[in-house]
Amino acid sequence: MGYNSELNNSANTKNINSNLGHLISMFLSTSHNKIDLKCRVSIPAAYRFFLEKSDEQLILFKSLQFKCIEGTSLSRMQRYINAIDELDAMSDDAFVLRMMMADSFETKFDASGRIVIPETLMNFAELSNKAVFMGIGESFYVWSPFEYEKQYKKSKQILEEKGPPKLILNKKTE
Amino acid sequence: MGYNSELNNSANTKNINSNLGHLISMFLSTSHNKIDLKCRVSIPAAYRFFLEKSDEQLILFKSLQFKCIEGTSLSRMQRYINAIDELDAMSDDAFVLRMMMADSFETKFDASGRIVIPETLMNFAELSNKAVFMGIGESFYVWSPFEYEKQYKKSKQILEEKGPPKLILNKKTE
DNA sequence: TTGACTCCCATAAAATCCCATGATATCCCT
DNA sequence: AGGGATATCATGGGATTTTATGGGAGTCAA
Repeated sequence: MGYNSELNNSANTKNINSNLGHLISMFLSTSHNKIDLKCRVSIPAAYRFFLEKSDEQLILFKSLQFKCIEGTSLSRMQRYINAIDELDAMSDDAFVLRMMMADSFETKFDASGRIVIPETLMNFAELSNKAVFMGIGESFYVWSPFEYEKQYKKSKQILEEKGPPKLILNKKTE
Repeated sequence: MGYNSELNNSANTKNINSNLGHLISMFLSTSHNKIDLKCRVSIPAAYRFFLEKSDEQLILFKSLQFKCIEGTSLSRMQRYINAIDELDAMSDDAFVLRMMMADSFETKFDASGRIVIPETLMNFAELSNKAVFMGIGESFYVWSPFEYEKQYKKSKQILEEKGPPKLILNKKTE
């Protein structure tokens, strides 16, 4: 499938010993980073450590639901792909999903933890000079500030109207 | 005696031998601590021991119900993340839960048991220089003194008007 | 040679580590 | 049970490290 997989184990070993290294266990929290003229952005340090700790490559692809980039580990991406294979191969769903997945990129960090955002994805998410990284557990979104605001307001509105999800109120979820 | 297991080489081994260690098994009781100019607060020692004893990371996030920060263990947060995958990705619940992850922070204690409260959370809970920690079992709240007073009075009032709540204790707590 | 990409070095601001202290609380011995 | 010795907690502040970012030199392909 579409991601250009020259596996780069090279990454940067530089920061592995950082104090963050031992604690980050998923993609969490939000940060607003700058995209420079070369389309470079710093990946939030916490995200990098999560990936490095689990010895994973970072994959970027077009979100299937929103106007944003989604980032996740290679192994989780693999699960997406498997899920598509479960679908009826001739279905419209499968077709659309394949087209989206075809624009996936395996990225690699430079020495200071930045990646270059591929032009396709810059356009898709309508990014220019700011990126909002939003960790949602097993993956993260990259939004334009505008689009992020929109989503944030929407979630606040849902929360007000409908209250917290039921499972939050049930302390025991399993 | 303290459970001074060597299995905790992390963070602060310093306090591991505390006399509190053997008794704390959840987040309980209330304490008023100072937030300094660097946004540091001491996490009540009892809470720390609960986390260290169960070898857990501390997660802070915006409460979905109140104007306060909620703190809990990483594994408890992990349950919510898993829940997201179970939900319809487009559902309102999933939407709100993802936003909750985005507003979560994995924190770490310094050598004397303090954490830094992220700016986002300071603002959300309207904290300045005092924090009220309120343990509620599997998690705890961090309030501004003002907000805490408000909630405290409210609960007293409800108690007076409606009498004590009828609690049905569930035998199976697994 | 030009343009696109990568690697390398530089830096301000922010986060974190490290050491210090007063006030409590706990221990221990008589 | 008293009371000094000791340990711990919550706190302050300076020193150090890391993060995020900017920009230039080297590389490769067309």
